[in-house]
Amino acid sequence: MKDLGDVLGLKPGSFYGAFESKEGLFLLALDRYAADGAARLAELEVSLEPLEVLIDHLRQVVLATDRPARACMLSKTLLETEGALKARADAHLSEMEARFATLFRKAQSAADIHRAHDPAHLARRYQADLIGLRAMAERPGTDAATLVADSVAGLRALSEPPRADRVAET
Amino acid sequence: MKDLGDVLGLKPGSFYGAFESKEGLFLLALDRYAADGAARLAELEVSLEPLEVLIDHLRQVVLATDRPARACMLSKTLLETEGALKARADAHLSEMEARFATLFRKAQSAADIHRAHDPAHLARRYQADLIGLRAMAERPGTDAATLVADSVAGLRALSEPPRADRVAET
DNA sequence: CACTTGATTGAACGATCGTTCAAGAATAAT
DNA sequence: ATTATTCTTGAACGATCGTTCAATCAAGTG
Repeated sequence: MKDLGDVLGLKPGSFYGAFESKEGLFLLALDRYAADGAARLAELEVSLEPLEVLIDHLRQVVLATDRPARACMLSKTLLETEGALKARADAHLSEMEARFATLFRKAQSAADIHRAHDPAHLARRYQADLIGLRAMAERPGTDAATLVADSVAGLRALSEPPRADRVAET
Repeated sequence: MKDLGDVLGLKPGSFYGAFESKEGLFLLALDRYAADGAARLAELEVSLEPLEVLIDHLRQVVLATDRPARACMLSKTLLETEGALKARADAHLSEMEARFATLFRKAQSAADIHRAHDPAHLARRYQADLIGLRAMAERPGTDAATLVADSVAGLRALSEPPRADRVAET
């Protein structure tokens, strides 16, 4: 609270005048964070093919040296809060997932990804991957670049049809 | 602190007699958590093939209904702490990763996984996947089962050599 | 049985938490 | 110039944080 007040140049009274509560401010920050993420994705879309957007986004988000945090604010909020905050984080993640799905669909249209894959599934996996990678990138001494390269290879491999696996369910 | 004291039946003095500090207790809990995880993995190893151990572990850990938490204590600690706690979480994750690598190596010997894959890479990816999936499983209304099924399919696909991708680096 | 040792107790510490509020200062409308 | 309105201020709230400590109690030892 002290730090927030200092950094915002607001004494308690003003703080509560400007924001309803600490949680209120957090919610605003979370929304902004999500909007920024979406904006970055949109920016990539103007100049890159859909599949390349997904690949570059992955790289950007995990390897960015300019950005402060490796791990994702949305996933951290999801894991560490309850109630309104958690729900909002979840909503933003869903929104992102939808964007990813659209990109996967477009990549299919462009024949960069084989039609036999399910865009919704791909989007979910992509997001889970992203969260996992970003968490791993928080580890000291992690070679994030290699991890990302492997993931990217996985994305590129989607140009071929899914392998017919013996899907023996247990 | 109040809750800890209540649940342990310890007044402040006794608490600090038994544990050096709150962080000390947390460290103990973290070690226990890691040991339990390793024990569960070892238990699977007595009756299953290496690849099946990895698959079952994935299922167990993401889908378990008996266990309280979906997300992993190690990754949460990694993301939300600094210093000694973070370092310890990292160490435990490394240890787990090593176990996974061994299993992947064994699966290669058993010809369940193609020799062309790098066990160290596979272990890293597997762990990142695990963390990502467990985070996703925290989301309300998530179909964790489908997510897991997709991951399992990915593991089974490793019986074939890695796809020769145009690894065009940017 | 006196006696050292170890554990348990409960009060208290200063710090911070998130928040409220009455009083004052600045700004705009009349 | 005066009033109405909004903003800012700083003190204070009760709660909890993580921790310390002197005092009390129990157990085992000689």
